[in-house]
Amino acid sequence: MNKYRSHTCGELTVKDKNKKISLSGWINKKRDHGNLLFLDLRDNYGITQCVIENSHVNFKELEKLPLETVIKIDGKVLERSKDTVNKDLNTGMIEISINSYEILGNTKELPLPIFSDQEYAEEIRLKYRFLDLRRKKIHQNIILRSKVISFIRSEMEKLGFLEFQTPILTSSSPEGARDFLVPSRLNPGKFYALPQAPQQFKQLVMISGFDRYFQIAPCFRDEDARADRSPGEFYQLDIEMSFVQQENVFEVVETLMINLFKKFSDKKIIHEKFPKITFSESMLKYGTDKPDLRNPLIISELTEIFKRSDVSFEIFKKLVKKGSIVRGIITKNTKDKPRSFFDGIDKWAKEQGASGLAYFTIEKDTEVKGKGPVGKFFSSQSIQELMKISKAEVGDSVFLACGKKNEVEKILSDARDKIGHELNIINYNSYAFCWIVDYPMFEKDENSKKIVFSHNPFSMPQGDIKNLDLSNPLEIKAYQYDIVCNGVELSSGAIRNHIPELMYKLFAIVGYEKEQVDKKFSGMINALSYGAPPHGGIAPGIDRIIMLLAGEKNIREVTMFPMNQNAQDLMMNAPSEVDEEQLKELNLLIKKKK
RNA sequence: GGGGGUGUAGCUCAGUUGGUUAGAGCGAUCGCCUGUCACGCGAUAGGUCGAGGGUUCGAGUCCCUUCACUCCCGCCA
Repeated sequence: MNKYRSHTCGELTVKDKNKKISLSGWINKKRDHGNLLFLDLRDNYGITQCVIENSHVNFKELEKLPLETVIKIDGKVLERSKDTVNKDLNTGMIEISINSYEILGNTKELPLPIFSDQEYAEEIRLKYRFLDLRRKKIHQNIILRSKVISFIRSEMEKLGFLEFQTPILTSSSPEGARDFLVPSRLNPGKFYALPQAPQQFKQLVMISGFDRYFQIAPCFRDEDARADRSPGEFYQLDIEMSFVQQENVFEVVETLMINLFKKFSDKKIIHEKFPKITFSESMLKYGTDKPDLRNPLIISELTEIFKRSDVSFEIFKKLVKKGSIVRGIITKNTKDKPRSFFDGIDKWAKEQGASGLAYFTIEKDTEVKGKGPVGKFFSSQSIQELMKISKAEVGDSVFLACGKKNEVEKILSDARDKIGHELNIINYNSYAFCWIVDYPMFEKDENSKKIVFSHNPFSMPQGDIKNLDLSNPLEIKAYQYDIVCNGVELSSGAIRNHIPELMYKLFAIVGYEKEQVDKKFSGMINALSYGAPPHGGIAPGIDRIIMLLAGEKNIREVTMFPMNQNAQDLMMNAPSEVDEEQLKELNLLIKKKK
């Protein structure tokens, strides 16, 4: 008991009947009957109905108080009569007969209502975030976030990991995203960078002999926002382990994810042992390296069909001759779907900027044949061959895309989502995790035609590392992996390359001299030269995990004080101009806009 | 940097082929109402139709420019 409350607004029950209590909170809602006033008092823990009659000396004052005024109420707990019980409230069996009240905080007229399920413009929500956060749904999301992070900490500790903080003011990294820079006062003209991730530090933690590290790590990247990507800052569950192989990292993450998702969601986890899909298989079957495995549709490679003489689909055949490829999606038992379904998909594909999706349905009377706009171009034998390749059956349909490999992958990947949704064959009430493995170490840059690192230059290549064949660099796979859930990339990770000599060789392939590597990555290379353990890790995105658990599509719904798309904090007015004096101290001059 | 969407009362939105004084619900203010829990009923106030320019007898509506928010592409080792 303190001067403000004896109980919270979520805890009183019939057991407390006739107790004299005090509650403090916000006026959530009033129902004014003229001679009888109901007043719902709200705090973090719940809502309690309070009631006062017009015979009471304070009646007229309470009647006039605006919603969201913060008040303290002294009163008595009354059991509600049976017909006035509210089953939607934990405290719905009781109400408080108001004895006296005290205003603790007045309110101006509200720029947005708190007690409403309406959606509001982001601008007003972000400017008055402290009001927005009072609203039930986002309030619960933020509480969920706290509980998830707390659970992760305790699970990681149980798994033998130690949590360490790494520097926020560090050095600019030469590759990767754009850095946030912080000018140094003591070192004029020089800048710190905020870490894009504690990547190098966590490797240094391993080299320092701490064996298993984790951190709920803030990461800063100065890149443009998306619905699932905050501008500026986000959080990763940063993990690194010594003396491990890829499989050991997977075990830890699978254990954690399954415990976490079971604890915080009732949705079904489809594969408790996460399937491993190679990068190349994923690009073929799903058209992306972040497949949504809740969707059963699969893409088939069908280019060969269009080289046959008994296929007369000339548009595709011509393109194939020029080097295009053809892939298709089979939909099971769609022979009775109306024409509008197929045309709708085709039209949608054209809207996506593709040349559309050709389609036909496989039918059989005396022999197998294609029905639909392009069905007539295929001989019975060619369709049978197509059925063999794609495991299609009579009654199924096929949607075909033709073009450059990356274009076909893109449109069919999107088409999987679209068609799966239209056919209602995606179980949205489930989680489908998978690992994407065997990423290529290198790739050819489309523009420059040069060989570049496809992911992380510090990943360990696969194969015999003492005698690695470097003659076909594009063939080299890395111990580099992603974890994906429901089409959301939660994280990438890798077994790291802890052998400096090997690193020089790999950097040589992308055109870096030893001296350049030494200069650019001096900290890392130097540390790896003094007895580095084999190590590897991963860093699942905390915000995205919470989005999945909360069923939210926008990262701002699980972030307490997010910035808007232009990386501005509308509540705190950041970024802002600073005093001339501050700039002077930092040896900075601002170039005036024309 | 590029493309799409949105912008009308404090909030959420409607407003037809350009045509009288721009509307509704919630909220606010005032009044009535003793069992509501999205209480009910009545009244009142509240508008630079994002901004600027143009076409027109006449623009919330059409055209141009611009700003803000948002979604996407680029970007995110």
